[in-house]
Amino acid sequence: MDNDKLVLVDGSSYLYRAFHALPPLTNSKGHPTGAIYGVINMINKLLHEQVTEYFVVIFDAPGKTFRNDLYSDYKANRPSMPDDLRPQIEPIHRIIKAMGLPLIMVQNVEADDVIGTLSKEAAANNMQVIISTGDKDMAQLVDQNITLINTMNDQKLDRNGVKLKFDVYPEQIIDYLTLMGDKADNIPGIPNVGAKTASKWLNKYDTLENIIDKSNEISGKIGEKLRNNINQLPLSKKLVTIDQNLNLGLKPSNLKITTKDIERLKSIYKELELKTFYSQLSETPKKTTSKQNKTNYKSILNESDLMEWVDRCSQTKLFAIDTETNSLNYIEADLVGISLSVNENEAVYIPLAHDYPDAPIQLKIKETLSILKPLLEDEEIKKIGHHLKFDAHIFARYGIILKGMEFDSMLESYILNSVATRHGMNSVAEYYLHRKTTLFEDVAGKGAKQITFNQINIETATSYAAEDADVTLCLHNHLWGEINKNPSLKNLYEKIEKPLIPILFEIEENGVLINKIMLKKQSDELLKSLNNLEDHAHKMANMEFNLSSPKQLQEVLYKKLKIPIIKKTPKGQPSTAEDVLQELSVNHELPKLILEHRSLNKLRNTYTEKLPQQISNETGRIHTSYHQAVTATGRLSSSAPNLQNIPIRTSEGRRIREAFIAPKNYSILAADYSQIELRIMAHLSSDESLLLAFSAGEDIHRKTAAEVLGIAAEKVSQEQRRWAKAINFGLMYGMSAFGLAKQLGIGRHQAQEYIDLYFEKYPKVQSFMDATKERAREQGYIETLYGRRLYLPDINSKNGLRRKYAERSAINAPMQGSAADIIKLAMIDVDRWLKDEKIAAKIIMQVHDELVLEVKSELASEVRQEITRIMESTVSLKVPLIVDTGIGNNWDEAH
DNA sequence: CGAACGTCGTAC
DNA sequence: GACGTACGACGTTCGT
Repeated sequence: MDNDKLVLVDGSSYLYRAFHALPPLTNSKGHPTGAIYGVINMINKLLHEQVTEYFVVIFDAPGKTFRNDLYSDYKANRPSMPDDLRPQIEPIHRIIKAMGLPLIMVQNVEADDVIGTLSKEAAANNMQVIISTGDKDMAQLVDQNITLINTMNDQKLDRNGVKLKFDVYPEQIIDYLTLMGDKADNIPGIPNVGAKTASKWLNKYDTLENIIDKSNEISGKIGEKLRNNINQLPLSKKLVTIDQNLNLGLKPSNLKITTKDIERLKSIYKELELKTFYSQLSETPKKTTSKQNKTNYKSILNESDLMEWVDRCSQTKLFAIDTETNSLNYIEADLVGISLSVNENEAVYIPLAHDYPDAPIQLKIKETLSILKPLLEDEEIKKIGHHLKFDAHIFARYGIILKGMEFDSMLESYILNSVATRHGMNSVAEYYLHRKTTLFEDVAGKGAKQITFNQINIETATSYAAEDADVTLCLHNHLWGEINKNPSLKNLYEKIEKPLIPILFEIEENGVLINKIMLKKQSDELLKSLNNLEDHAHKMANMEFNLSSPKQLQEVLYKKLKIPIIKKTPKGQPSTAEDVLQELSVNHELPKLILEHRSLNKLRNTYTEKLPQQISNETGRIHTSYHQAVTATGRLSSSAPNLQNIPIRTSEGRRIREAFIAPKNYSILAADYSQIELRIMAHLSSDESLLLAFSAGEDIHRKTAAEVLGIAAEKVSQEQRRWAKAINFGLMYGMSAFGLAKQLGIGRHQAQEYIDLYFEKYPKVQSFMDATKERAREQGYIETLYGRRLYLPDINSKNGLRRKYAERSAINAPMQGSAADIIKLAMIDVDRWLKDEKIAAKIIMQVHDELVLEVKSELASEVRQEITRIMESTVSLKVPLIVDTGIGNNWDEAH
């Protein structure tokens, strides 16, 4: 029975958890069923997640226990069991037995003691033990073979996990609980000592004994409290200690799951009216999640093992790889280890830089990398990764250019369905493989307590990191099989997303040069103006308040100054949004001030203050991250910092672009597609008038205004052009007459008239939109020009709001998504040209329909011509694609 | 005291 | 309720 797994369920903990978490359900006979439902659900879930033959549920037996003999007030504060809960216990027991699960109750002890005893025995027999409970006291049982799973959040607690969560090791938990005491169980501790103090002392003195010995060293009130209460500690310690030495007359080998008595379960479920469970029974059993195969994960700590794996990887010519680092920011992350896998369920982790106290000697990072370098840089040896671009950045920091980035399971998942799941490895594994993988926070903790990977002990790190490589390989095998069923998705991957990986990698590595001094100056100026505005606003309101607090502002505007409320937020609060304040500024001074304050504050907080902080010390430039698997439509997104929302619309905002500069002897070249989405709409709809309007190559908004109104283009007024522009854009977003009216400040009927006129003139635009919605309803997704799919699960929703929203997405997505496809293709073409011709220019940014390059100044006009040609001819639509370009010393000048 | 949520504002 | 896709700052509320 070596290596078998025993799962112990703390039934009593489940019972209370289920009872309190669920609403008080009752069946038609008035019998409460909430806790039954909850407990059985939790057990089913655990059975599903933990594949094993050995599984047992333990409950407290009714009556007093040996702890009451030790201490008559034990659990004296506990309210007696709620009346609604008591009658649910017996049915739960019956169901568990009928499910074929061993159930144990032992008189005179608590469930904890039974669990403690069983886990100790099983561990002694080399079994792996999993305890599912919500009770923190059980943490004292954890060791190498015994792990807790927290029922509240599915968190796994191994030795490291316990240390992370409680800041003491499992063998210190008893002392820890003794010091704190327990209100709920009425166990006295040291007054005023909570988790913080208990762990502080234990970290200093190691054990309770030492603390008592050295209690004179502890100063202050708290030391006094300790000394005054020492004599009650021995009793508390006995009470919190789980007895692991009961004589149960049971062996773990007795705890096998036996067959389910389906008929019996049916009759119980029927009697209790648990319809969901009843119908689950008659369903054909789900495709077994293939008895989770045993995994074989190893650490590599010597050179001969390393060489063996290098050989295996070179021979298979295809392997999965993952790097572990001490940071998520690729620009500053150091390599901590590497994991590899060539077969499912088998993987290794090569620790390289774990530096916690007593960490074993590891392979040297430099030498290991020089051994791996030929493998990693071989274009013909293909790599599988999850977010390979990140790993490429890490290797780049060590002089290795990762080649052969063939399969990225993150992108495979994205292509198959951009919205079904997030595309992080854990989510994808859960969605497609129904496999729950170890989360980073399970091994490293979260929040303030989070440690970096180099501080994680190598055993834990290996089980986490090797799993990453293994799961990546499994994911690829699964996802690639799916992609292969659909030629256009395969094409999308091979012709767009895959070739884009190294290009985005380079753009990120290139970075953008920023004039820090200029931003600092702007920041100071902004601060002055902001202070000024603030003073004014406070005087105006006759009180001090936080101008950027919507809540306080609301108070001032609508309560103090009694300005009428014209709009409320979705939550029913009076709105202080931009458009509202805009309207209020007509008659009031304060809203105007607020608007100005907001806009300047935004500039300062988001841009002039933040951008300089993001400049890399190493390169002196800003390196954003482009995310290739985030948006629903296929666009890229950018973060840390987001370079795709740098201001341009107002003159103050625009100044920020002046700080995006080219180095000496270089210039910035910006090239953007003119009206690309509208052109795609013309192409997709094949509306003759709209196609004609574009082929004329004139100002499209003016042209549409002229056509819709039936007047000459020269006669179109600024106002009329503005209307046409609003309709052109609004249509692509699925805007309604209501929205258009609001946007233009006209009546709703008038807005509807304009829209009607527009569709009269461009009837195929209307039919295209109707057809798009219809297709979305029929097939559940829409497609872009290159076969990228956007699924719209809400398109047939009964909820009108959700359905309308899905319909608007359906209208917008073909345009937005096709535009994204096109610029990605253009990036690939531009990059190929730059490489083939060895041009002294590089792409430094992408902003949805715009590419920004840094070009040797003397080449600028030549490059400009060729880039324009390439981008305009990347694809051929029924309308010409036009690219506008500009050259300058900074990004603003280049527009 | 940190996480989650709501509101607002910037881009295309 | 009413305009699609993002990221991110700030304030507030909630839960531990």
